[in-house]
Amino acid sequence: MSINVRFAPSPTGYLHIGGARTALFNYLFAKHNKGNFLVRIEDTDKARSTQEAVNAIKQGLDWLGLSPDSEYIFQSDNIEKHKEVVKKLLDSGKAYYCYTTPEELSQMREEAQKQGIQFKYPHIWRDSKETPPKDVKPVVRIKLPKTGETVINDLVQGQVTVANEQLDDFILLRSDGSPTYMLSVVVDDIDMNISHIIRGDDHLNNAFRQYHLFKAIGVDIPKFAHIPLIYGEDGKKLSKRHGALGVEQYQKMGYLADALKNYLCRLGWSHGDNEIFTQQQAIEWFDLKNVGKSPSRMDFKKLENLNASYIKQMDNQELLNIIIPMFGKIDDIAIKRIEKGIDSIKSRATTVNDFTTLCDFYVNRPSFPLSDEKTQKLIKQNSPDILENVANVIKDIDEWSEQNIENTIKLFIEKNNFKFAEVAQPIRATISGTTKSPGIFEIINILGKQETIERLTKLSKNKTDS
RNA sequence: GUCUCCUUCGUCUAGCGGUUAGGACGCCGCCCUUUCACGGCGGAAACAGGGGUUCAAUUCCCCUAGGAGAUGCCA
Repeated sequence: MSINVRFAPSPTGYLHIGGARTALFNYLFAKHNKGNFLVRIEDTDKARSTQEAVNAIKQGLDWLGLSPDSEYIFQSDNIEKHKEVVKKLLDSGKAYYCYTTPEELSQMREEAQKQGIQFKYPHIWRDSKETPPKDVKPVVRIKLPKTGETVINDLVQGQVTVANEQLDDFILLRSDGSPTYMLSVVVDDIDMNISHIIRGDDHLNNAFRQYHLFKAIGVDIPKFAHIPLIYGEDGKKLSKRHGALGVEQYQKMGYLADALKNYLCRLGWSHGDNEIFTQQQAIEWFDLKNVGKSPSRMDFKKLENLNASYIKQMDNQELLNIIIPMFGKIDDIAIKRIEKGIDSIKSRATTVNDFTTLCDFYVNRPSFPLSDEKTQKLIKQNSPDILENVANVIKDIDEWSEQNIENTIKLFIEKNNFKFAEVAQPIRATISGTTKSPGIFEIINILGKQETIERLTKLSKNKTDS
């Protein structure tokens, strides 16, 4: 039997983090089992579906590297097929027309709520011999067993049983003749030859209904795996406030696709003590058995940590390809500097956005007074003079190297009986404009003699100017 | 309300009858250090509660509490 899974988002918004993880688990499962990962856009609700959302989902999956193994499938393309199935069900007596109106239904629902019982469509038209009212357009309902129980062996949740009394004769076709989600999903899953349905926990209840639809149609029932949802940091349902952002937002915030994937992968799934691993390893290791049953919370701190670690490991050229365009206008000299200094920036950045701020001083000269107060405080009364003297000794370095720069400056400090910090800190402040910089000898070396001298003497010049 | 599911450090989790309950993030301390980081070392921190079953329960069963989802002519 071939393994086929699908990720089935409805295009009513961006691809949020929970959806991304569902897609990821489907993907990993497919690849692990040498099966196919398919994506079906559930756009039967025309009113709420948008093209932008479709694009956002595609781009999101693309960015994450979770592209499907076949073309995207649109549920709305199969509406005729969905209807055909209902016709057959009607013909074989497994479904029936129901003339109860939405108004009547909601009245009954209210009544049930008052009595504290679960509302269930009371089979009015199921076996009715009455002549249907002419002015009511009927819906089509499926006949579900009234007694007994339904058991699903969920690959994540284990054996889940529900009493059939709880199950409703749910609607297959609306009164306007359009198929409902419940119908479309099942027909499409059959059509796509889906072997495993891996989706969010919120669909577990639907699984029982769909189970009977599969049976009524007369096909093998796919395996189900309902993965727990992701909550916000406060344990509440994910909202925009805490992370239910589109994946493109994470991209904008400077997270790496691989880091986000690694993070998502570890949310609700584990492989022993492994925390950081490649996608290839994830594919090798992935097993639904190791998906936990309990919901998990979004933890940005951990994501950040993971992202930082991915940046550290990342290939320099690859990283540059992301960083450089983020500057917009940038000249070759600045690019060269960043290339040279990239390694020590790496250990300081948690996101790629961070990265650009951290190496901004390679691109732009700091302007005085420094915007960062802390850094400005490093510049003392005597700093301009010291810096000018430093500039003077630097000027005489013949062989420009980090080592020679260090030797020269240290000698200068020694000769004048300065404290190291007294000299080093103002240097850092004036040439980098920040307290979060790599070692000063490194950045002086990268900046070059001329540039360093100009930056160092800026202060004393300002002084004489004023 | 009813149904279904869930419950190990603050968070993500390992554990699958006998462990000093392990790891990771975060937090704290120390070391390294010219800043900020990286790194290294160490620390505090958990089996929701109550009953069973068993020689032995974090692990199996039941109850309670708490949380979540579902209960649509939405998906």
